[in-house]
Amino acid sequence: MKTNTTIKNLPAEQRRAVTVEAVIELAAEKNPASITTAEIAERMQLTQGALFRHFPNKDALWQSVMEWLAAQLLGRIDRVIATTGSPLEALELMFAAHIDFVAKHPGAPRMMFAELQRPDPTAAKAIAQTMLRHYSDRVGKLLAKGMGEGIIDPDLDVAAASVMFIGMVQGLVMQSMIAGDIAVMLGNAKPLFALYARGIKQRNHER
Amino acid sequence: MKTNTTIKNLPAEQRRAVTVEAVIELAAEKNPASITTAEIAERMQLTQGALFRHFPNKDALWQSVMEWLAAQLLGRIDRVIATTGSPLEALELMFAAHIDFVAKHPGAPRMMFAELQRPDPTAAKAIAQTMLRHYSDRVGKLLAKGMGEGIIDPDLDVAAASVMFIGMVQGLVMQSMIAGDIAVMLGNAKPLFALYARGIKQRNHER
DNA sequence: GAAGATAGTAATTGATTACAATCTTTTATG
DNA sequence: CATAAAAGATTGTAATCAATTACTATCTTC
Repeated sequence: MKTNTTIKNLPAEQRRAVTVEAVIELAAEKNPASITTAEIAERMQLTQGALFRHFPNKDALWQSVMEWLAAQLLGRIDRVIATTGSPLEALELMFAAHIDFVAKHPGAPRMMFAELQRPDPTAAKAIAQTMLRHYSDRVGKLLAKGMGEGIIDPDLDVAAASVMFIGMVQGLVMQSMIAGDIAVMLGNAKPLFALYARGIKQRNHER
Repeated sequence: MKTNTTIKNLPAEQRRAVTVEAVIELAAEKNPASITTAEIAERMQLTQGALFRHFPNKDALWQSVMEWLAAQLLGRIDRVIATTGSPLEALELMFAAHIDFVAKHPGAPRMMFAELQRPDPTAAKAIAQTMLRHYSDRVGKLLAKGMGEGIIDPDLDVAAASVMFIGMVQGLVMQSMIAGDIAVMLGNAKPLFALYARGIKQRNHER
């Protein structure tokens, strides 16, 4: 059963949730910075003024969107990491989960990027920053664990490897924007991670 | 001698050049999509209306900006590639040149990203797309050459390695946006490329 | 040094923006 | 079935946007 986004007179909480979804949908199609409240309302089959019954202002709405994104992505990642004890496998599952999430919500990385670009320190920007810090922490911990287990190269620059991990996702996002096709990401994800793994793995010297 | 950006009554060509520079400067500070013609004019010590003496509309200005970016980046890269015969060294120099360019013009990657996000097929967007295609071609050619010479792993997925290359730059850009500091990029560039090189290099079996 | 060309100013346009006030409909509850 | 509260529609406002206007200042050239 799909969440019905066209029904009217939703309870406030549901309406807020539907609004967040609408914003992320729109962010998949255009620059998040130029999404207007009128567009959001139109997408929801609602009048523009009605939005402000559920959010005090646009910034508050944006904050809700970022909170939803952070919770969703980190939640998915943590769930997937917990299924395995192998750090390398965990990284692969984490990457796959991230790509899957981005493929389902192409607006997500664009919202992140757009928020980080804002010069003023808004609440939404702060959420994006801490969210990415948490993300990097997860990657860093897995890498450190792998180094401890002798699976990952002990001389690895963990900071660089974290940047590369996030960069892979960004690279795939860019590629899909050039191609104008989100599906491209899914096809390139596997070989991309294989290349990453090849770069960080401990070399086997007794062969 | 520096180009004076504050003098009035500049010849049209110079004024257009100065305008492009002003836009890229502004793009370093905020989301390019929300740069207004009034802001651009203010930065140039000019009235807003005067801009439209040199550009028929805002789109034309943005097209000029993208053309400048594409010419600058590809020019730098081609110049640097030509200095060496080694594909791996060429890739490293290319990466360094790109990072150096982005560090000097932080607005550049943001403009690119913002343009690619636009839903309508504008001239500026088309320039960004072809520019990135040319960029990928350069990376792909160097990788293929390296594979031919036995330096790079013959089983390498060239497409994935190209995505990763661009992703590295994007990853550094994101990191610098989180930190709010452009200098971070330069410090992480070297170990990042080392990690990349480790992933694509041909393994030495006789050791 | 006049004359034409070029560059810039200041004010204004209609469209669009986030947001607010008021009125109407729908829903929940006893 | 009455009624209050919640949700939405309608209408409006002040600010801001890209773009245009009529006009002025400054160069260039013969």
